[in-house]
Order: sequence, then C-alpha cells, then structure tokens
Amino acid sequence: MTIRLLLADDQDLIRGALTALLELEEDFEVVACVGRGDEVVAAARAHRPDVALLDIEMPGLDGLAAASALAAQVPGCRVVMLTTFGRTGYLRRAMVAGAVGFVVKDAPPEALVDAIRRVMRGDRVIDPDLAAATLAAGESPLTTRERDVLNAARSGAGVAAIAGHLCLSEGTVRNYLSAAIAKTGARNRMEAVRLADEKGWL
Amino acid sequence: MTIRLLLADDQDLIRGALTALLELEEDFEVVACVGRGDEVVAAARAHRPDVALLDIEMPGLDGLAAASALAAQVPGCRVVMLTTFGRTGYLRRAMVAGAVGFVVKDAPPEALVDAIRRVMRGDRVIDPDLAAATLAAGESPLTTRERDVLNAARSGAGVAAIAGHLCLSEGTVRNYLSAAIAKTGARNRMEAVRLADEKGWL
DNA sequence: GTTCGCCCATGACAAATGTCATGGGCGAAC
DNA sequence: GTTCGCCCATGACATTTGTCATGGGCGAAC
Repeated sequence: MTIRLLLADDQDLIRGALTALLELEEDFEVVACVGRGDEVVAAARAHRPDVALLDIEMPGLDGLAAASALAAQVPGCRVVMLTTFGRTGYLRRAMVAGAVGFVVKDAPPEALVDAIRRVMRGDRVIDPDLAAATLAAGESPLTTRERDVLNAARSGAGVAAIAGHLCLSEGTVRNYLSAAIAKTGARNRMEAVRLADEKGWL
Repeated sequence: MTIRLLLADDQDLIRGALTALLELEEDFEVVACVGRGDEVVAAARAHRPDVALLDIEMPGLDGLAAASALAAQVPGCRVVMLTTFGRTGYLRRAMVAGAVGFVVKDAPPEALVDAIRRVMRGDRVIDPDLAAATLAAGESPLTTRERDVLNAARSGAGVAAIAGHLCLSEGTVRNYLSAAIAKTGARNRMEAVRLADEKGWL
C-alpha cells in the first residue's frame, strides 16, 4: 500500500530535490507538487494525498493558513509542516491550524521519512528541541493592536506612516509601540521588532 | 566519464534531497557532503570533486569565503554557488571569489543539472534576471565605516552601543549613520539597514 | 452591575536620533 | 605638491521617539 504525498514549497529546486529524495522509498509516491499556498487545497482535492508536506513561507497563502484550509476541507489528508527555521511561534500556530507533524529542514533526511510513516500510523511528530523552546517562549503577551503596530514598523516606517496605514492617531501608535517595547524587553522599536519576530509573536 | 560533485549546505534535509536529485543523473556522483563552510576545503582535497556546489549562508565559514579558499587551494575544482535568495551583492562577491556559476534555489531542477554540465564545458552560468538586477543595483556607494556602522545597527543597538562597539565617538557614529541614510535613500536608520541589506551592500 | 482588559485619544516631557557646519590628520592620485 | 576622499571629532539644532498620566467607550467575565 503506497503512501501518497503532496509537496508544497516555494522553491522549485527544493521541491524537485525533495521529490527525488522521497521517491527513493519504495512505498512513497509524490502525487502533487505546488509552489503556492493557494494551490494546496485544489491539488489535494484532485490527487487525494495521504500526507501533505507544507512549507510555511509561501506566496499567495501562508503555509499555516493552507494547513487550516486543508484540515477543514480535505479531512482525510494529514498535514506535516516542513519549514526552514524553527520559530517557536510557528509550532504553536501549526498545531492550532491542525497539523499533526512539524519537521525542520535542519533534520536528517531519515527524520522526514520517519515522520511521514509515523503520522500515517496516527502519531503526532514534533521536534523535541523545538517543543521545549516553544514552551519556554510562552504565548505572545502582545495584544492585537500591538502586533499590528509592530508589523507595520518592520519596514522601518516612522510613526506618521504607521498611523496613516492603520488609521490611528500618532500618539496612539507611540503608546502601542511603547507597550510592545516593554513587553518584549527591548530598548528600541527596532530591537522590539527583532525580538518579537524571533519569538514568533508577529 | 562521471562528474564528481561536492555539496555544501547547512540544512541536512536539503543536502540529502539534493543528493537524491543529482544522483538521478547517470553520470553524476556526489562524492562529498558537508554542512559547514570550514569543512569544504578538506573535503575537496580528500575527494577531488569536479564541481563544488556551495550554499552561501553556512556556519563556520561563509560560502563566499569557502569559494575563495577553494579557488586558491584546489584549482581543479569549479565552484557553483547555490543560494536561497538572489541578493544582488552576493553575485558580485561570488564572481570576485572565483565562482563560475550562480544558481538560485527558485530555479527548476533542470537548471541546476544544466548548469553543472555547462561549467564542466568551461562555460560560466549565471541567472540572467539576477545579473540584470545586479548591474542595476550598482556597486555599493558606502564607505567601509558606513558599512561597519550599519552592520552594528542591525541588531537594534543605540548610538552609544555602536560607538562602544566600534571605539568611536557618538557624534561620529551619528554622522556615519546620517551619511548611510542619505546614500540608501532611506528616511530612517531602520529603513537604511533594510535597504542596504536588500541591495547586498552589507 | 461592577470590574477588568483592550481599544483609542490627548498632552507634556525627557531622551535619542538625524542634520549641518566646521575642522584636523592621512594616504592615494594627479 | 596640491587635491581629493575617507577617517575622526565637536557643537548646535530640529525632529522623532519613548514614557507617563489621564480619560472615555465597549465587551466579556465574575
């Protein structure tokens, strides 16, 4: 009984390479390959994979959003997130989105193969180091607006630009930024963006 | 006559997957696989590859520095850079370091295979889009010190911290930052860091 | 129905940041 | 041997940023 796989990653070369790697296994078959998050559901409907391997950073639709859509609309398909760096926030959101596995690209190839077999048996598969780091990082203490403001500040925009973008008063923006700086333990707006990003709070 | 390949990438899974992909070709053989830049030269000496595929972001030693070392110490080995995103500055520095090929991970798998065959024939292989963008971006207008200051500012450090780190006066740091902001066309320190980074000027 | 947290706003203040003018030392190019 | 660009520094200035106190509206929880 072959295991049918769907592969979603924005980098063409990586897609091809992973396909080659996975098809070395006798009982694996890559039945679909997409490069955008918003193509995932359609491909899953068409090819009925047993397991979907989703990268997180993708154009069109976030890999996490794609996971949610998949879990809701194609329930027979198990979702494994396959991402470059283990941001602690990603793992939490992946679990919320309905993923049953989480593999980082740092892991050895056997770990991916093993993870696929394990989720087929109904297990959950999570990198133990990352799980520990996620618990240590805790949930985001930022409110919705604080997150919005930090996100808007990422590009380096000034208070006026952020206020315009979010339709807020400039003073309000400064208040939210101040709160975000305090909560991240940063001493700058810039450091706050960096720290919040590293913890996956954005 | 088989083509002997060396593969250097920090992500274990990607290394394995690329190996699987490349060995689908009858005449390709991956003779060495390393995960750190500072292991490249030793591996090349030991296994005498015809072509080395180097990622740029690697621990231990930069892929570009590894390319320089390789070109100097193992002259029979052609270097192809294989990197995630096409920063314009990377291409220029790769050429200076002695690379003869530059492939982005966005490219389709055939492009990599093709590139390897072409460099074996003595050709140079460069992504045409990236080459155009590199010419458009031009050389870095930043002086050494301006680059230093921008690099120190990346983490979000304040003027005082940067000054301490570089053993400069605070006023001097502000002057360099001001110059860097002007040259990047930014309106912030933060935007200046972002823009300079995107253009590969750091 | 009160309390609490989030939302939004204003005003005032200290500190950091960005700009400009100015000037000296030093090495490379002409 | 002058000129030019980079290096470093200082001081003054306007602007931006970060902090704090204060207050009103609103929904959820108790």
